[in-house]
Amino acid sequence: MPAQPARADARRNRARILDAAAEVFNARGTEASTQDVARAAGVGIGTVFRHFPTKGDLLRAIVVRDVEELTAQIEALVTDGDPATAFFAFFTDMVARASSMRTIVRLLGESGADLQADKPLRLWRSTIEQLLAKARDAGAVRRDVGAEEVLALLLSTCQAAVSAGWDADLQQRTLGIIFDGLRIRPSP
Amino acid sequence: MPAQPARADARRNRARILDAAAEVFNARGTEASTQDVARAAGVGIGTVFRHFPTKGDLLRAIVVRDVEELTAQIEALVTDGDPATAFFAFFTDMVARASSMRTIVRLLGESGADLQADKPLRLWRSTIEQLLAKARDAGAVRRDVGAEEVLALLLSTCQAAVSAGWDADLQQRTLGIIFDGLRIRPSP
DNA sequence: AACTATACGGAGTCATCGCTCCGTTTGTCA
DNA sequence: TGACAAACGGAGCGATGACTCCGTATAGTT
Repeated sequence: MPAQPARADARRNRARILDAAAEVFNARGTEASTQDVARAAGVGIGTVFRHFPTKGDLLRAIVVRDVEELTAQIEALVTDGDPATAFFAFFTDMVARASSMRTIVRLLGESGADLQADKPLRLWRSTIEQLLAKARDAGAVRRDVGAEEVLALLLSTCQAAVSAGWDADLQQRTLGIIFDGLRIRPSP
Repeated sequence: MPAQPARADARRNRARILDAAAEVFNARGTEASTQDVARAAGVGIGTVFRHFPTKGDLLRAIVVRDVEELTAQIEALVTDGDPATAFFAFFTDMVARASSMRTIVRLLGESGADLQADKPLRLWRSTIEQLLAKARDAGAVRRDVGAEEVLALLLSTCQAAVSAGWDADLQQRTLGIIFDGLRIRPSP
């Protein structure tokens, strides 16, 4: 498994294809044709399939790249953010950005149990778990709320926000309700 | 617009096609072919397309039928149910049944603003609003929660429960959080 | 029973899509 | 600068799916 492809044009085209594919699939959904991706990348179809032998490989490569970027941002919140608010800030940000990450949201939603399948996804999940743990320790989130429920709520909200096109206002009101449910309830 | 098609076999086949289509699309998603629907209904392809000129017409017919059935059930809750619990019972039931209504969940999720488009959908929505109003009046739901947020939460939960295959336990825990967010919060 | 409008069945059409194959071009290195 | 492995491009293949067309069957009528 070579670290880099030998030739410079191959390396450049691979990056171009990834960028173009992310853009095209985001704009028109994962049903957009590989032909369209090739056109957007300014390469021939054959080139796309040499770099990514199947359409699924291309999709997966996009997900991996985006998830790795997300994980890095969450890690920054874990170490730098205010424990009491970082978790909610992360949740809100994910939903707001969901519409520019349609591919990933859709694929994560569909694959279901595959959250454990790939290393980048496991890392993403465990980073979220750390953020959740800090929020619990800071008294911002109920102790009986687990990562599974949080991920379920997060994915469902992102999915719906994308597919139904929620505006910022609706996002905020919906998240407000969920956040109230997550917070520690003052004893009656 | 004739009330009924003239011939008995036509009427019978129309019903068979609707039933078969609901079953097939539910089992294999809306991408299942019209050919498969025809086979399941025991009719030829031509017959399917005579009754429903496009696949979209067939899908829409299923949605209308299912939504009308749902509306009737919600109406029963509005008139008969305990105002304090009927709303939550309805919400829980919808999510639990979502996986046997994949077609409708998917189409509602995608069409977004079309919630106002068809008469059956408008009726469905307004019936839910009545249920919500009763729950608010009974002190079971916060006054500042509107129908839009409720529908957003309901659809997102149904969508995710279907696409990610939530088990009954996860459904319950997730709904528990949302319900806590919807309830009136005891003053601290 | 004979007749006809209506409905049926399914082979066939057209378009799209994922993917392959191979002749041509190009980056790299001696 | 010449040579060649590596990469490129895109015509073409095979599969699939929505939808059409028309010869055949049948419900309902007289």
